[in-house]
Amino acid sequence: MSVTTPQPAPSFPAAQLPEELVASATFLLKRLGFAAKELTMAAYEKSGLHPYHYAILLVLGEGSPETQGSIADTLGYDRGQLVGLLDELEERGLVERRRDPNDRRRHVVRLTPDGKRALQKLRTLSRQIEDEFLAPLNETDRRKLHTLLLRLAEKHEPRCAISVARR
Amino acid sequence: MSVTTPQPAPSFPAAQLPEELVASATFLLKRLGFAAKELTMAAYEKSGLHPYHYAILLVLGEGSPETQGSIADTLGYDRGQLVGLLDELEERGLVERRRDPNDRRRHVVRLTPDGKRALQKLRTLSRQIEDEFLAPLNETDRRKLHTLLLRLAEKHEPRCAISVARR
DNA sequence: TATTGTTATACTCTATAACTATA
DNA sequence: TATAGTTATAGAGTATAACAATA
Repeated sequence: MSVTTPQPAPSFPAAQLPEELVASATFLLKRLGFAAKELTMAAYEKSGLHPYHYAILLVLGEGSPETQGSIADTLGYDRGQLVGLLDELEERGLVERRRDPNDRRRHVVRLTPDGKRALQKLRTLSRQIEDEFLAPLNETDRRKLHTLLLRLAEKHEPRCAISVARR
Repeated sequence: MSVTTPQPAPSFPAAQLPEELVASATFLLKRLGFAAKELTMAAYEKSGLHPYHYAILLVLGEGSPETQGSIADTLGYDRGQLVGLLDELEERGLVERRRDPNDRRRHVVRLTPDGKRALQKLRTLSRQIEDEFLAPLNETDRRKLHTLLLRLAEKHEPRCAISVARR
């Protein structure tokens, strides 16, 4: 079952992209990154949440106490941007902010029980999106792809690389 | 030799992303797509042009006469957006627009000699970017990655899929 | 003086839709 | 009436920097 509403097929096949673009893995990566974002956004629409929210909930779900700064640093988000995202999560009762008594500048952010339930639902949604996006590939190919992407991410997204080192 | 100015290494290693995100090929694709865009933009900076311009020049370089509409459809660009991009290329003397005498609503767009030279330079730049972005992978791995991405693009970017069918 | 979280501002992109001239 | 190209506008998203509270 699709997580997103199927798009109507275009009545005329679009003209084809220049060969040199299609031959470039970098170009395909940019376009597919955009397509993945669109698919994800469409799948999240019903939930009223954003993939950003999911990432935040995941960080909080790992258990160790987090301040707004540490969340932002972990995910590579801007701190100003994070304020609004946490506002939205707090309004929905999924997280709570408490002043850190040891350093009253800091807010310690925690998941509420509702937040934990929401995280579980988003985990399921996330798996569905992954499965739909990677549908053309079998298990072996998916693992191959992931391995190759991770090797690139080691260079271009150091935050991912550290995870590799930890293995 | 790098096409982009090397970034200073962060003094503190950033905290690591949640495992579930790093384990997702879709997530990596989104982040890497963004990284590819940033790398590309940095490399294009000196040229005063945008990757969009390169794609347009490539389409025109294929020889068959193109109208603004056909260029937009081929690349998946909005027609309104294309106007400004062509203005910029025309100001630099890289393309010229002529009214189509058979249908005076249409503009036929063609490369100028300067435009052909600019296209060659951007082809070189494009190869350098590709090589820098894929640096962690050897030739075999690059081909594997490209094959896998193309399979995904068949589903998520039909404009790429047609190229495959033509092979 | 530096840092945490907050707010305000501005800038880039993009999507939409009006507008003209031609058909 | 519909289409090609143009222009204008508004909206989302993002980046920047000023700000208050606390260290």
